[in-house]
Amino acid sequence: MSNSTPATIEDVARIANVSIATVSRAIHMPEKVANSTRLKVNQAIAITGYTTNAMARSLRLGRSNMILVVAPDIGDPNFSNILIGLENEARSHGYGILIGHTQNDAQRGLEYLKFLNSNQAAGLILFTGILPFGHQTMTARLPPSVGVFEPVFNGGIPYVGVDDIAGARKAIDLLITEGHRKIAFVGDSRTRLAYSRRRMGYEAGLDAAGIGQDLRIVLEGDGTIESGRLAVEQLFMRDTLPTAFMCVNDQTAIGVMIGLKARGYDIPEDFSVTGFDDVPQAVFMTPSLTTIRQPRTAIGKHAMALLLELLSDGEPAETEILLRPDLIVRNSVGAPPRSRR
Amino acid sequence: MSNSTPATIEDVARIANVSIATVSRAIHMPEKVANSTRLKVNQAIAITGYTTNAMARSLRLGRSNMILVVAPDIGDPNFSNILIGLENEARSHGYGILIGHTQNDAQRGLEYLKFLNSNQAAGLILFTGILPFGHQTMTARLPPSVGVFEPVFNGGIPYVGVDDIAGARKAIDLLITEGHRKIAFVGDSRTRLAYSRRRMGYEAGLDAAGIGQDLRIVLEGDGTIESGRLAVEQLFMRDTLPTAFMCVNDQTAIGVMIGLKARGYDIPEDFSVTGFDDVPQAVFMTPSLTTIRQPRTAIGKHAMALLLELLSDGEPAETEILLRPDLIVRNSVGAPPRSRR
DNA sequence: ACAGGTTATGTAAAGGTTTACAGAGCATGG
DNA sequence: CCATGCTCTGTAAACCTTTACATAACCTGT
Repeated sequence: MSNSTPATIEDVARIANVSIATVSRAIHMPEKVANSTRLKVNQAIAITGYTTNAMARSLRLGRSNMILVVAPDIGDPNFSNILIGLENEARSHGYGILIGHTQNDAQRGLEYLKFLNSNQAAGLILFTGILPFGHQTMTARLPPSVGVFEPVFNGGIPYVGVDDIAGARKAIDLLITEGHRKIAFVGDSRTRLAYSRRRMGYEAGLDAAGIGQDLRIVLEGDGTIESGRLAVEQLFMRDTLPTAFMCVNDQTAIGVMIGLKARGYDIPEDFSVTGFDDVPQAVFMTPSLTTIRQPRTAIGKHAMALLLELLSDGEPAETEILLRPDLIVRNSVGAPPRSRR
Repeated sequence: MSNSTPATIEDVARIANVSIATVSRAIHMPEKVANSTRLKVNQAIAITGYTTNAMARSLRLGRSNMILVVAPDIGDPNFSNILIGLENEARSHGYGILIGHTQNDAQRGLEYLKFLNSNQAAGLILFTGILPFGHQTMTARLPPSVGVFEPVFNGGIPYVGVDDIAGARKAIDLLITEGHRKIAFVGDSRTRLAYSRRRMGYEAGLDAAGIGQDLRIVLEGDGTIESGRLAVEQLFMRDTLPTAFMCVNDQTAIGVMIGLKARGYDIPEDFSVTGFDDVPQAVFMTPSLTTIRQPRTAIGKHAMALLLELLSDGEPAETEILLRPDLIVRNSVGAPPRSRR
């Protein structure tokens, strides 16, 4: 039954006493083959345990039914739920998913580019703002592709993300409503568009509240926990302190909280902190983190839907989908302390 | 330059004015071809941007240079570092990595089984204790495979993991040394072998210290944060309380800490807590979590090395590799409170 | 000059599919 | 009885490689 070498279409054909063409048709266009023949073929398939060689099929067809998801960092807490959204949507349309991990390494990206060039994937989902394929990028012949989180620089690739500006606005508005005037923004970054958009939301919120430039502090940070902690350290070298920290993402916020606690401050009594993303551990912090939630599963679902559209029509209905992020109020935000109000 | 259809070996051959066989040789056995010819071919490759069609190559060769990593849960905080170990090792031997996510769903597993059956992957790394391929499992023709964390039930598949018993022993010994006598084990499970081994370490440590069965409490749990929290809730319905919680993994420990804090207790003043794994957030808990570290990158490296051995030799040097876990002392363990000692 | 050996290249088959094309069988309608 | 059309099936080419085998050119030593 389970031989050392897998059954081919020819084995099935021999047993069913038909030609290989008929077997192929019985599988992929059953209505084109007589009932009796289809029955024979199915029996032969059952006997041999035949399963069509996807590679040969893709080689012949020039396309596969796998979709490659390329991400720079699998460990990103934002990743796994989006992936589930992607998978469920793909699956219900007969596509499978494979994940490529680049670790932000162009060489690794190249590997996946070869994979794509061999038509081993019908489509591509990109988790980076840049095409991770080094200089080959420009000449690369990519399959239908969709970006997640951020537009892909090379252009022409639709993407789905979250309305970062609106999300940041919700955070800053909450802080202002609580009475904060001097609010630091932690995690400015020129490398990630999403981050600079969040900063735009910060600025817009302060503008709308008539809070002047002199009350604004923007601290560098790359979105890691460590960068949040460092930002706090830096800040305490300065003369004036904010009463609240609006962080570019949850990791940064966690770093900020660690830094503040290390100096003996209480949150939110002494300082308020907000994050962005609502990563799984946000709810388990002490205090639990007030943040902006990304609808991750929905992002995945929409991204894949867009890609599937591309795969059938050739033209996507829209080229940019921004989902609405939600404010999740927990316990890391309070009124500013009377003394420093 | 970048045409709509990718260059084939034939395009290169035409431009270089040689046969396709020569092109193939120039690429894969350069020493077999004259210098001048090799030069011509390389130029032609540069002009066309040719990259060999991995699918056609694998079809012909009956093997690919990709390795499939199948994991039930990509979001597992243990996963990403192991993956990096796997990738680095694979890469340095000319193999690429693809990840399959099963979500513990047999149907999804089947997808990847087809992938394997088509020789699209040369080897398989399995992150589950069970082959995730449903009933087809028995007849499945698998490529060389290696398990991670736990032996694969179907048998015959070598694996690399951590010495769970020894690790658990380190945790329990620490608690005993601190003076704890009544220590609860949280997260008993019959489904995961690693977990039941950790429990064996717990029992062995208590035995060695001469602490009787009457002082032992074992609480069910599936390794999630929620299960840890629930275990605490259950426990407080009982008559006697432990002074320490030894948890089957960090997630459970986090849940226990949340449960204890919710009831107003201080850690480690009122209760001590240990985890297992040393997931990234362990260090960021308040108090930071004392736990057992899994050498994740090393696990990945060893697993891949084992697989590569299998791919070349056919026979692995060893069939089971258990790495030594380390005790990481942080702040969640202290002496039991005098009143309840 | 030639047998024998070495080196470099080409020819063609094979790997497992899909599908255009052609052919066979049969029924229908005149 | 024949032309027509329909349904079902088979033949063979194509997808892009790799490689066994054959061939050709050259060199070596006699």
